[in-house]
Amino acid sequence: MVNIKQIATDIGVSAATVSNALNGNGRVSADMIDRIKDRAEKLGYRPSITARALKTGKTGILGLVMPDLTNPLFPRIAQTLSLAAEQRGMGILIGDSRGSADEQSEALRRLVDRGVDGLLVVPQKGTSPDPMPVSTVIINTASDPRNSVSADHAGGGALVAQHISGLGHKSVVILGGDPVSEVQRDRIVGMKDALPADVTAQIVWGDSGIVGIPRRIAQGATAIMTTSDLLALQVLTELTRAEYAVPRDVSLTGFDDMSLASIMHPSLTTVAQDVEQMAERAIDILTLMIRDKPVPETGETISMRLVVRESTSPPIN
Amino acid sequence: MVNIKQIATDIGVSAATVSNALNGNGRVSADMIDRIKDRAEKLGYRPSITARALKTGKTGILGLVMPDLTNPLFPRIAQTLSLAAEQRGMGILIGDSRGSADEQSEALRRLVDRGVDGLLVVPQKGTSPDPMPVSTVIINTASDPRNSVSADHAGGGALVAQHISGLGHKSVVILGGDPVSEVQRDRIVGMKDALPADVTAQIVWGDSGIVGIPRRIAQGATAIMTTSDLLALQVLTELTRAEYAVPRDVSLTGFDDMSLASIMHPSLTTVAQDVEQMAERAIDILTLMIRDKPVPETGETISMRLVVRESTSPPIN
DNA sequence: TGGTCGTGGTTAATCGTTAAATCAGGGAGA
DNA sequence: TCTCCCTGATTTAACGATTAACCACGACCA
Repeated sequence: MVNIKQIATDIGVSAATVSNALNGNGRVSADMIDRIKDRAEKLGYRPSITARALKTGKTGILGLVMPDLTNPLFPRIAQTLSLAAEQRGMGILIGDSRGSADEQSEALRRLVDRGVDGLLVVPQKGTSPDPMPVSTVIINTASDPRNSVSADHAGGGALVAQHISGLGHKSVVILGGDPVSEVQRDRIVGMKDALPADVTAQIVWGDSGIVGIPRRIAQGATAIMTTSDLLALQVLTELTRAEYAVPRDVSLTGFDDMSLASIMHPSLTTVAQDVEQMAERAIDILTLMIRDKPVPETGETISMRLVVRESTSPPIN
Repeated sequence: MVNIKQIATDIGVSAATVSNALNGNGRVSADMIDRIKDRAEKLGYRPSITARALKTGKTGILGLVMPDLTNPLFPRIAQTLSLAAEQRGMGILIGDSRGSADEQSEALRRLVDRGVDGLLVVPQKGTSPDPMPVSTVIINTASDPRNSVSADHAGGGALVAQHISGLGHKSVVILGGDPVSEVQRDRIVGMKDALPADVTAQIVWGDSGIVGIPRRIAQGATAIMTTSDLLALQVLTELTRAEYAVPRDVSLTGFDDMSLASIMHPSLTTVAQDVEQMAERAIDILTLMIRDKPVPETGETISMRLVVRESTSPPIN
């Protein structure tokens, strides 16, 4: 490996001058800068990030902790985050909080031990990670407004509710997967609040909610809004079994715009998160914090986007 | 941050002794080791990984490059890999080759610049990453037998074919998504070769293959084997539309055991990769390489596992 | 008694880079 | 001519750990 010293002796100057020339610090004559950069190029010099990190105390690495990488949303976050980080010359070290809040703390601690400059955390459902000695940005929980970037789940709920009521539906079922999830509660609140007064809504949860759906349709419900595409898929099979057709007999919506939403039949009207924007903002805020620049007082919320497909239509009656 | 020197002066001993005591090197008396460890514990000492890395040349970080993090299989690999790495005291820095082979090389170079001790690469379809100056393990392409860990796609195909023929099916359709994918070709070859001579098989590809399926059933096919769960889902909706019931009229199988496989109705008989084992083996081999230990000559193939669910049954006739 | 050996440490160098402090030398102003 | 300042570079000291080489001291054996 070629180091700064080789370039220095090669050209006949001190190592400090080479460092200054390469980083634009100190006072180096323009033509010396050229000569040094040329030589560095020729030798294929790559600075030792490790040595730099030791000296400066900054590793240029961000830690990313996610609750469960198998959730299809997270890879997209990770991907965008990694691109955004690369563009800023940073790397991303991953950690997995794998279920428990304890493991989440463990993962965070490990990353801190490795000297990350900052942390990006998608917290475990219902937990708020304990404060760490480095800058931290929380992603995707609506709860804590500070240092957080979140999709506007309630707003997304409102979008889909307006779509459904705009189509003329008067009796709808809202289906959530797990009331523990704050995200899902936010989505449901958004749906509920955006429905006009003349629309009746029933909120149901989980598996029992799913199996009860055909009955509620028999009782007059014409649309089902769910908090996730996977739930919608389950509902769809339940409806098919009960011989209800979508969207003819009943409209159905999902959430998240997972890949299956466009593949299933009928394709699913759903709500997409602008994951790219979220990731960008998260990294932006984090880099600001790392540099001790002022950050926006309140957390950022990124608006969601309604994706209308085949599974929704006006009610028949 | 408390460093080794503080512990040293605290106890009244040299920094070297502290280092030796903590790492079990050199000659330190048993009770001195105790005192030093105690003190380190009390002070909450965490060694600077950066400093250690500079001195030893080993960062304890592995680079992971994947073609497209949105593929639902990869997060599972990443997750398991990250766990396996953690258990060995290593971290995982991610890179995304995002479509092109050029970006793949870029990502690899960046990781090498950051001083990773080794690389784990899930190569872009059809590319083989150019050699890097650190140990590298290739994951999940069947092509290159050296330094690679791969699922036994052909074996998985055989499993599902044996299952189907064992149920008594005599005329089957094999559906692939994209003939470019070596993985899918391997799976299909496995299926075909494992079918007894008295079973007739038709191989079809892509969307045109899907829409043609009802016709082939009318002509007598009683089972459909696909190379991915997503394909199976598309086939299922196509069958439902044509008023064929699964598994009553026709058996259906997927591949990969994605989350939707157990959620869809009927739940899908499919083939699961033992991702955990793949990740473990990949890391094992990589750590061997890093330590200059001998590694198995030939690449490892990890056997797949048949997951029988509701979508398959004996044919009616 | 002198040489050898084992034990339990210490010293000092080193990894590659950065940054503060210092220095040489020429030009300008008084 | 003396002083002051500016430019362009050099010295030197870190950052925190590891490690090879060295050293003091007592015990043991011949």
